[in-house]
Amino acid sequence: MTHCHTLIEDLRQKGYRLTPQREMIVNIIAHSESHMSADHIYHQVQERTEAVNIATVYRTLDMLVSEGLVCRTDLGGGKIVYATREHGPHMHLVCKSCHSVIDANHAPLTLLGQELSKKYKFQADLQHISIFGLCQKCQERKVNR
Amino acid sequence: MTHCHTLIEDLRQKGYRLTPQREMIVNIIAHSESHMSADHIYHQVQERTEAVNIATVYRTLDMLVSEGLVCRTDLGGGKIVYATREHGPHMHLVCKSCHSVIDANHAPLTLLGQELSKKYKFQADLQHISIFGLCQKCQERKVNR
DNA sequence: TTTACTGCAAATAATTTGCAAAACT
DNA sequence: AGTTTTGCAAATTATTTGCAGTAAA
Repeated sequence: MTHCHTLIEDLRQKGYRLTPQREMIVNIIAHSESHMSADHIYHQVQERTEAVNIATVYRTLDMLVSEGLVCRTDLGGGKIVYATREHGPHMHLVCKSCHSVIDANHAPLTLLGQELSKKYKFQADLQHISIFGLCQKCQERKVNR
Repeated sequence: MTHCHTLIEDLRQKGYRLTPQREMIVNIIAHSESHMSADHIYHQVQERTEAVNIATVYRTLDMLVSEGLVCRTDLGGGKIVYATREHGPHMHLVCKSCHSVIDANHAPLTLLGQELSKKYKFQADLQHISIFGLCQKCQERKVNR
């Protein structure tokens, strides 16, 4: 059974109705290599049929997130992206100058998670964290000015 | 010389004009214990005089941030807060359930910064990072349901 | 048949912008 | 005086909501 089928089955078992809109939205997120914005997903849906409203995309994403099937990541500056839980944990290194995003290995964060839990009793959500800064290109660009 | 005077002097030396609006805004940020939102700053200004526009607050904050005198932190969900550089580096542990914020020691991040720099040539801005998760109270609340 | 779900259009909220008037230096 | 800076009101952007009609189950 492929990934999106599992997701759709999950929805069914939670008592949600399977509509074409939901099927398409889940499909698009599940088959995407990268994280996607609501708008991006909306445009992908539109390529299949124009008879889908952006409000439905937002409502479906909210539902998927609150059911824990999809995770929402805030890349800063109001940029919100979505991905299924199948996307392994990683950090998003977001360049605050050119807005490029590097997906980095999350291994260095496991220790941090333990520390935050121990010291502050805070259960940190480090699976898809965004870290802001400057990418290599933009560092060089800055030096040359 | 107090902290806000230094900031104002910095602005002068950078060629900016000193207006009452800017003086009040800098003053309010510099004397605040905590990080403040644009709206929060706007309301504080209004307590002194109503003849200041919210657009001016936004423009001044943008200017202060781009001059590197004030730092902007995205607490997620569109919540942006500002603080002067005098606020020492720390992490914001933001509870995604009750939206409370814990200011945590940033020491565990120095190693992370070094790694990101070495592996990805990414200059991470870890001075005021936001980390999302669940605070102790909300973890307990979840268990009890 | 029932009621969850959707499309539509209008509402919201936070921030930005154009422009003429005001005010630092 | 000359240019920055401001106030105002309208524009923008991303998201949400009310409601009546549609369609899964």
